[in-house]
Amino acid sequence: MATERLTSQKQFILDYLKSVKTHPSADKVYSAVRKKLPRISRGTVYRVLDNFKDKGKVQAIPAKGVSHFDGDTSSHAHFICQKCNRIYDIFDVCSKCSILRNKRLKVGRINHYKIYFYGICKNCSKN
Amino acid sequence: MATERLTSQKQFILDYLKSVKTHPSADKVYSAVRKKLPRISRGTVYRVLDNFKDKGKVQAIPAKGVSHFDGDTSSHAHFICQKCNRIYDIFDVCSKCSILRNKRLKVGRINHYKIYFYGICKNCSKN
DNA sequence: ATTAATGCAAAGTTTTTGCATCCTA
DNA sequence: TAGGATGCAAAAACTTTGCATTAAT
Repeated sequence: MATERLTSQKQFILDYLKSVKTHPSADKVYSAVRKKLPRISRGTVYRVLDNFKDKGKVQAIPAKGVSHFDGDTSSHAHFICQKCNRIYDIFDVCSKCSILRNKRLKVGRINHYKIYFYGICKNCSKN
Repeated sequence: MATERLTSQKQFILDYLKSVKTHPSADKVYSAVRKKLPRISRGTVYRVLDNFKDKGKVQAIPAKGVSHFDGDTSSHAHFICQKCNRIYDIFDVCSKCSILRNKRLKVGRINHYKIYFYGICKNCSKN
């Protein structure tokens, strides 16, 4: 039987994702974790992130050909800036939405959902 | 001045995307359009899709390293069946949601949004 | 006739994978 | 010490780009 094992690589990756609010890409995770674990490989980072995603420990945010990762799995949405590609957390979403409350649609029942808003963030609008 | 020219490549790609409800990847678009235009190249497909996206003629759906394209640019949601992977369009979403009505958030103004529901569709539930 | 757009191929990015080795349980 | 996980490197998958040529206006 395949019993999962706890490794320092997994711990450092999860700790890093939980400590950060920047929604880093896999490569960013690799660079960051490498400071503590210099011998870690990209392959491991990708494998571990995929594993976490399947387990629901992190969520993946697909953006412009690159996946970004969020250690916060609480239900919240994301605002993706179309100029700087920065990803912002949006927490107060659709509290009144009957669909999200009832998790029911004509085509089937909702297990989970993802909401992405796209626009130009205020920081980029200034320029 | 750079005046845009209308080419058969662009016409076939847009016609294809408008005729289809499957949200194909760039490569799928390439394969499909190639049946009518055997000499079209992937480079052209990517360039044209990018051009359409910038112009708002199509919308891109970023998904795990691959962009998918939708010829329907109206803001609508998708229900993705976790069993058969079919994608259903959901049009009547969050009519009461003040965020979607006002398209305003603290971090910026919403140009458009993407909502993905994940679950098992009724067709698959039967089996 | 201009020059935007294409086809081609090569290069750039991001992600996956095979396999020997390492290390957790 | 068994076998799950890693490191490494090579390959795969996806996308972009430079340049000569084609074709829309």
